Amino acid sequence: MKLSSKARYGLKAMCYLANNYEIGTKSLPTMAADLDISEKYLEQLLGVLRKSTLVDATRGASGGYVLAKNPYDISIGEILRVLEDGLVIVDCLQGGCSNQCNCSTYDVWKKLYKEINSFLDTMSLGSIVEK
Amino acid sequence: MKLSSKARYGLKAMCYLANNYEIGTKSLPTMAADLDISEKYLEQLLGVLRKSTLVDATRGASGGYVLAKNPYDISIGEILRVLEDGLVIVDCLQGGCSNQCNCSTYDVWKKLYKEINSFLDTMSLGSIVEK
DNA sequence: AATAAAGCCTAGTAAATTAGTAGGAGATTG
DNA sequence: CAATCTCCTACTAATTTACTAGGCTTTATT
Repeated sequence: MKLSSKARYGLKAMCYLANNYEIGTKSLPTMAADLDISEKYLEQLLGVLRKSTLVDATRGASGGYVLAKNPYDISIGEILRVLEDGLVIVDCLQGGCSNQCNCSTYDVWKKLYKEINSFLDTMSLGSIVEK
Repeated sequence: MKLSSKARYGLKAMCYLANNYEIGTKSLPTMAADLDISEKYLEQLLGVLRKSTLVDATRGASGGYVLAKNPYDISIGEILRVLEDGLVIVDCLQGGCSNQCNCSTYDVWKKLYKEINSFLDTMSLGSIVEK
């Protein structure tokens, strides 16, 4: 039940982009330096976030990354589901589980899954970086 | 953010013991066979649960395991914290984090941690196995 | 008292996952 | 056209997880 560093760094990167939303795009080298993450690793995370249309990227010289929408329109749940394999806590929640019927644990995992997701969906990226 | 099989099997074992609470102790070989888990692996999980005083064990021939308290007095949170390393979702929640102050992600993890724990503490083992 | 049936303990190993590296190809700007 | 950037994919190292193994201790039964 530990969060992956993908999720930890990924959310940090999103916070960073939220703080720079008004300013404009930030290049990978800049971000990596500011966040103190290896360029190559951060690049992968941003790639995932871009493919999920949470960030936009512009290529070429003076290119970089920006949030694709207003930080207040992005929920933390959205972000983490992208970075953390859908936030599925046990495989049988998505794959279908043979034990599903004869054990009461399945219901626990299902409820916990729902709880986590709905909780994280109530928080927006905007709200957590303001202050 | 996947649950370990330790937690999955461990909770199953606890449900099993809850169902047999009135009946009495169940031996490891019996449990392992019924739950379809290797004896040796299950033994380790039960060892952990015993050390946390969630189950009682009696040694020697015709010995075995029972819940240490009424299933309604054991919360799922209690059980999972024992099996899942305190349910700490990121290390900095317990170790102290250098980034704690300059990033807003720490608060997210903290709130999520609290949410998960308080949710799981509202469910008792008794309530999930009844019916 | 002997034996068998249990739990206890700890070390070790194999498999899987995660974290991080590397390098080159394609775009864009000045 | 050169510099600066993103994009893509394969690979490797490190860590964690899941599981196995074996010997010791305790207790009930005969």
